Amino acid sequence: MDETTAHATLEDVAAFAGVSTATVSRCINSPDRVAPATREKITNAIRALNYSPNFGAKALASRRTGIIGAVIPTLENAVFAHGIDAFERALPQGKYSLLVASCGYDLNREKQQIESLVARGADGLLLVGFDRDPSLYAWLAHRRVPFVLAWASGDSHHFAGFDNKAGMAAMIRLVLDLGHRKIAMISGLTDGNDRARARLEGVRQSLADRGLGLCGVAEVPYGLDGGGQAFTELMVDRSITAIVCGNDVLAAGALRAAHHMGLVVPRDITITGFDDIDIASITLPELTTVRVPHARMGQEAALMLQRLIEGQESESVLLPTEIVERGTHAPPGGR
Amino acid sequence: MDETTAHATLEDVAAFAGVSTATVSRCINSPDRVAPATREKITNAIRALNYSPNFGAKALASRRTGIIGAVIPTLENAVFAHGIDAFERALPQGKYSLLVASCGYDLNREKQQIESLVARGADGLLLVGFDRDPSLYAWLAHRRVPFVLAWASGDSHHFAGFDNKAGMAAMIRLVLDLGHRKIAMISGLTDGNDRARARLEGVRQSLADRGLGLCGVAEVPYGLDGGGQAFTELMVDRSITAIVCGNDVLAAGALRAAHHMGLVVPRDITITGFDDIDIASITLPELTTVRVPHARMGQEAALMLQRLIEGQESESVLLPTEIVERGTHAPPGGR
DNA sequence: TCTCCAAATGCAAGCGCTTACATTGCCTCA
DNA sequence: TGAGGCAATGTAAGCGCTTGCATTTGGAGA
Repeated sequence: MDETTAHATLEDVAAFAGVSTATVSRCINSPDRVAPATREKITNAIRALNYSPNFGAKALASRRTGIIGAVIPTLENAVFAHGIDAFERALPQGKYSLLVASCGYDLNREKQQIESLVARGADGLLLVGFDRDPSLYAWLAHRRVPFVLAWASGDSHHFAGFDNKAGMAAMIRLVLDLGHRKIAMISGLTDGNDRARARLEGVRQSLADRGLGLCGVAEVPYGLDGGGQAFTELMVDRSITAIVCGNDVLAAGALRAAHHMGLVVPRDITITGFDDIDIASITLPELTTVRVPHARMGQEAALMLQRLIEGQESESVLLPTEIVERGTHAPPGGR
Repeated sequence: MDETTAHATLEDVAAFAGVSTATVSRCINSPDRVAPATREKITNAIRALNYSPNFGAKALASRRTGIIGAVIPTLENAVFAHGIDAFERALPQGKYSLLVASCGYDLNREKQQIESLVARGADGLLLVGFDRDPSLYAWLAHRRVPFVLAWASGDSHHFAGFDNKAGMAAMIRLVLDLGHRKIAMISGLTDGNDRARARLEGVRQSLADRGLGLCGVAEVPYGLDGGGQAFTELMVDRSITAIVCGNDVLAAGALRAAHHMGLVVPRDITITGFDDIDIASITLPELTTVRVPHARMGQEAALMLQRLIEGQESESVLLPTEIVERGTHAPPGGR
């Protein structure tokens, strides 16, 4: 129990154990390159001196930090919270740690955050979506920082995600099959958000394929209130029989607004979501939505990123989405 | 646009600008100690060489990393996700970054995570609640790692939190005033969780003060299903007229179970939550709950921790909670 | 018994930055 | 005009660890 104020260094341990610092270092980083007896002595010394390695020195000498950075729009949306949670849990405890930054759906801020994480020594990055200035990708390449993109899919870069457009297309199919023709959409802000754009595009194109168009689109910031207000505005057109929403939060807001307006869902109006987060099964009726395997995605992303960091190649992963039919959809005309 | 593979170092910049490395370092870390003309030359050199400081070297030489660590039970509960989000946003961009780890309400894992974050050079820590082995606190003190505890209050250590017990006591008062006497509780697991214990204790004691006891307690893991099952089990005793829940998720689960059982809330049963997260205003009827200023708490914690890291003293912050009366409470006997 | 080899360990040169202290040069003031 | 002071800059000693290469050691094989 030494009461020195300064912490023990590798050198102290080496002296205590009667070996060189190199041996101690080896003992810590690749134990099998050290004879058992020596290992034992060193282990004791480490315990006796209450030694733990200096992070900066280790990072400087080894050129790796074991830190992985993630930049997400916000932790307030359960989608990202769950994904990040799964991502973090999939990182080998002790080997990597997760540096998290949020950017509030702002690409400039995202850029700053990325630079900040890289400056903090991130060995790799987890980013959301593809929308990003090409120069940023170039910079990342130049700095040789491996990264994986999640929550979307594409044909460039490594990603662990899903097809937003196809997911939405499947939902439109369901709604059309139900007989709806007057369909509107509440979308998130599409500027600088390829996921929102892909979802909107999925709706537009599926409709166009059947010779139809959207009866209305509201682009609002994600949030219950945004969804509620958009719903109220769109429903000025009483011929609309179905409203698809860009995510579950928007849909939950719409649902709440529908109740306040005295509409009965799904009798009077069909409302659908996207993501299948917890709240989708708490609303009344429960929300018909598109299920996205967020947790699985987080795990896959973690595995991919580790491989990339360790210099191996890694295939992108495209996860399937699935329609979850619950209580907010029905044929039109119930009114 | 140089294509060297190795990155520019401080020395390269110094050479390019025709000054010493010390001056470049000063120019970066305290610009006003350098003459404007020199500053300009250096700035240009930095840009020209696309320089950015090496993190490990900086950490080693300055003995600070600018990394703050947080260990929370899980990001899956919106309570923590929002708190952490606010915490992160309150950190001066570029000055500090947030290393996040989750422990799944497991104290052993929490300990490992704390050690891991400290090993990664965290300058300070954000932790949840007070329940923790004294030796861990001793270790933290020995390593001189400042920390602040959140989501709870106490009379030791620095904290930014609120009084879980008092919050629950206020809720019990409301329920009692409504006329309820047969009250049960759905609590989170109290083992190693002082917040859950304080909430339970708040209920027990407020009841005892009126000469009453709890008609039933279910301790379950936080989650919709846990809340639902506990509700079903507790309601075997049909004399119960009110069920207070340890948090909103549990309450939402209970509410859902109540609907499935054909009970009308609040006519047949009063159900209350705690936290006032988003889902509390999505359920039908909306949840009567205890509002906790999670975002504000995150901010305060961030400010406190910065002060502590920078060697200043900082007072703990006790935030008020507030009862939010929505639609899930009513006098008993409606059945 | 002698040679040769592999395993175990030691030596020492960095890694790129910060900072205490030393130096320079210029301006102010008597 | 010279002393004194201060702002700006330079010098160089670390910070604590990793790692390529050199050295030692103990057998195995001849």
